[in-house]
Amino acid sequence: MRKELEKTYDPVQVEDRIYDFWLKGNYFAAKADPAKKPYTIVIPPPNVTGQLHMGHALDETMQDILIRTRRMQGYAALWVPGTDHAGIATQIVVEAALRNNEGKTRYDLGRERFVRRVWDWKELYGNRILKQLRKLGSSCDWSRERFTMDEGCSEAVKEVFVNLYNKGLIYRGNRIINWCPRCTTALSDAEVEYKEQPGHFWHIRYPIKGTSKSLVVATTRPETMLGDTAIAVNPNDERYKSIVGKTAILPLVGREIPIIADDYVDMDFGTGCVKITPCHDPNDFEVGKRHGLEEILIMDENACINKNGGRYFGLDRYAARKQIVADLEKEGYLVKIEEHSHNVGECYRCKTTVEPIASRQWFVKMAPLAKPAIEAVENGDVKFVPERFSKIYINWMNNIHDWCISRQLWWGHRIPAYYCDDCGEMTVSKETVNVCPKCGSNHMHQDEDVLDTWFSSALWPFSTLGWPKKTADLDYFYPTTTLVTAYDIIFFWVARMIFSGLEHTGKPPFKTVFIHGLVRDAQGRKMSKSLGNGIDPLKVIEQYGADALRFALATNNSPGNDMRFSDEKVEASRNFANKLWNAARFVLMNLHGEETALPAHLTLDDKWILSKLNNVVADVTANIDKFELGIALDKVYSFIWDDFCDWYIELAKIRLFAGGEQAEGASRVLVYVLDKILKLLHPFMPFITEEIWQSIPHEGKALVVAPYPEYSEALNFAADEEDMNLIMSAIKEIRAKRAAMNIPLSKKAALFIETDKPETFAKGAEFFKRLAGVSEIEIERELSVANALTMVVPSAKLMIPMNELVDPEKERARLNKEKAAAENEITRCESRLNNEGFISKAPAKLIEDERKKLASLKEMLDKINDSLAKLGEIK
RNA sequence: GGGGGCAUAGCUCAGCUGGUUAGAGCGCUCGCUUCACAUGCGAGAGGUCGGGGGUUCAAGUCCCUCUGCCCCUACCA
Repeated sequence: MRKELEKTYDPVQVEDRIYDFWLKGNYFAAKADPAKKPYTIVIPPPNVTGQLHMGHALDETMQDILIRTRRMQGYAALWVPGTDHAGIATQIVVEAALRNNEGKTRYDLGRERFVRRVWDWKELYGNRILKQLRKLGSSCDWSRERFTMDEGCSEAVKEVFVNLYNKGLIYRGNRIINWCPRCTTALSDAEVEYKEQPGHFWHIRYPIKGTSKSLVVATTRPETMLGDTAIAVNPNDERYKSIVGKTAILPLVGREIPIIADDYVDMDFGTGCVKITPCHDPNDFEVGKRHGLEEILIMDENACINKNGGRYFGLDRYAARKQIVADLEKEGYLVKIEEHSHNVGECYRCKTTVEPIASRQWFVKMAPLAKPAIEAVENGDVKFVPERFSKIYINWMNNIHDWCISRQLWWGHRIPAYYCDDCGEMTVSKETVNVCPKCGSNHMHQDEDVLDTWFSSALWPFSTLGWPKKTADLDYFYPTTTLVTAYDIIFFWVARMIFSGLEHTGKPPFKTVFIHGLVRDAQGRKMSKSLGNGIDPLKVIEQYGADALRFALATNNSPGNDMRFSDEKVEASRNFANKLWNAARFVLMNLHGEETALPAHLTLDDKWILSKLNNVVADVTANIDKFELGIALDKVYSFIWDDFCDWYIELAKIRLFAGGEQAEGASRVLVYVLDKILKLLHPFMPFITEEIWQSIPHEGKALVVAPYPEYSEALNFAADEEDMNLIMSAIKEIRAKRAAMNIPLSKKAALFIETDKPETFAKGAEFFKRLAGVSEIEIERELSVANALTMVVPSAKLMIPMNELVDPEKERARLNKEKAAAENEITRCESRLNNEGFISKAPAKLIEDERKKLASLKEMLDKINDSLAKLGEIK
């Protein structure tokens, strides 16, 4: 017994139940199957601290559309889920909880206990976001859920670290890095966001020793002068040639510092003199190395002045700045202050201004890794969609610096380097080192630092499949097929996966990178916590359903471009779901048996809808192959709403209500087409399609694993489509005419059709009656009807004797307007066909179409003229 | 300083390798309680595809240029 469907679709009643049904059927599980082709996506692992936001919703929707399509197409479609330990982000969250709940810092607990706390926290909340993904309908293989700090991923991290170290591609060195004083850790270049900020240019006078002269330097960070160890000028600067080699006296400090010449200095900028602070500026650091300058670090890990700062010791960097400026002024060294806007770097996690500081850190040597990673994209092994992102990627890779990978955090992969307390030897090893291989001492300690979070996510496509072990999964599913992500994460993640995959597995980690844009609010602003303009996907799902949310995200969205999100958009999507629901209700209400195959006899409207469907299948498949998901969905949408619901169902009613064999035939075609519709739409709107599909006659256990439709030449009825189009445009014309003249369809009237294709129109006789308010119909090659409303359409003249409703003058005006339009088109057509260039160079098909069009137009013009003449007679 | 994007109907946006009369959703107007659906049905109004130039038989689509927004990237103190 079939269950009756409700009048309005209620996603809340359906979605969780359907998701459970999928889980129970184990339909998302993928296994290596030699009989199938693999299709693999690894999820961009959301932070364990994360809450599902619209960006995730878009990203997961895109992935799910792809994976569901391929699964139905018979691929071994694997979508690997998981989360990222998100070093800084997670540590911040747990530290905040610790502070708020217990008033403690991580130092109060100590490293070991703190890390255990984070694990506890992860166990408690870490799966929240993955549960939220289920609400969206994500068809991940949950049996393969991974975590960047689980055992396997951690093994991979150690393996990679040791390999790179042994190849000399990881080194430890003292260099200028970006330091976040709030997180008290080093950051990579990618983790710093630059913002244009108003600031000042302080011009400071440095006396030259043994003279009464002085030099003026300009700086945006006066506090760094405490660490100055030279003044530099350009060697070609005539102004300063005489003083190069002399000594300057550092104001406030009194230190004697050399005046040096270096090409780095731009003569035309500022005063042409630059203070050199090797420990607090990357350029100065290089200058310092070139000239063997003293390196004086003046800040501690909290960006407070350290003991090298003399009387400023202990002051925070900004307090120190204020004090130093005041002192400079007091002592007469401050020449002037200028307004100056400049780029200030911020920590991408906590937005604190970062400090460039010389520090001993671990780095990945990038040049040798970048080269093959660039080539892989250049030679097409890895393709970006849209293509323009490959340029952005290559550009970035070409200018990449060594990657600072050590973080002074507690939450993360600890660096596998061990130091001997006795002889100082360092040993890098996958295994814990308890005995110094050099001196045999057992006084060993491991490096305190952890690795950049992105170091482990860079390995995600292969670490999740078992690497470094040679697993069957790795062999089968790797390289993965498609990576789906937003453009803002290309540098952090995509680039690093590419060089890591190439270096460690010898293969690029994926074939295609499918890039989408960001989801913005209705005003086009980025959704953010601080603005409070974020729309919660879970609330949208509660209100409208996950299918509606997915539809709203996928429709009218083109690769790589940002999109706006609004309630209206979801409402429209919800309405579409309801439309489909009701179409299905109708089909069910008129069901004749459980047959799923097409009936032997097909009518004109049957052939028309089947032929259209067939083409939609081909188009949509092609669009999805090209990642044109928005276009694909649009085609499915208009086929369902415009062709199936508005036309085919209405036409089918004729036979359904007539009963008997006719009704059965129509019913079976309805079921057949609906089945295909549900399959085409399923990747986009999985819940409602599965729910409906389970209710209609079907083959197989679940739509989620039902075979995806394919184009079939046997269902190509091009000629019938054309015939149907003639009838449809005639029906539309009559409706338009009636609407314009305020004659409701309920007011029936006779219809006379003069046409040279009487057989064609005869096939649609009943259609006119049903859809155009026609009571009786006569179709002839030659017809003359007095006092009739006349409409000229391709291949036919339609006449409705309704003289009492026709104002001859208005009718004449209308016909004249049509005549002018037709003549206009004819002129265009003719001039085109008379154009020699067009005839000789345009494709034959196009010329042929143009000729047909001209003939048809001329025929219509004749008929219009004829009608005008008749109108004259009547008058 | 480099690189990229966007500009199409009142609003938000599609429009693939150039090819009929440029599309959708929302909004708007008119008419419909028609036996799946008013979260609906039918009919409409609304666009010099940012300006200018070029290539082509043919340009919203390709090239150049200008204008206006937006983003990324970069060590000018």
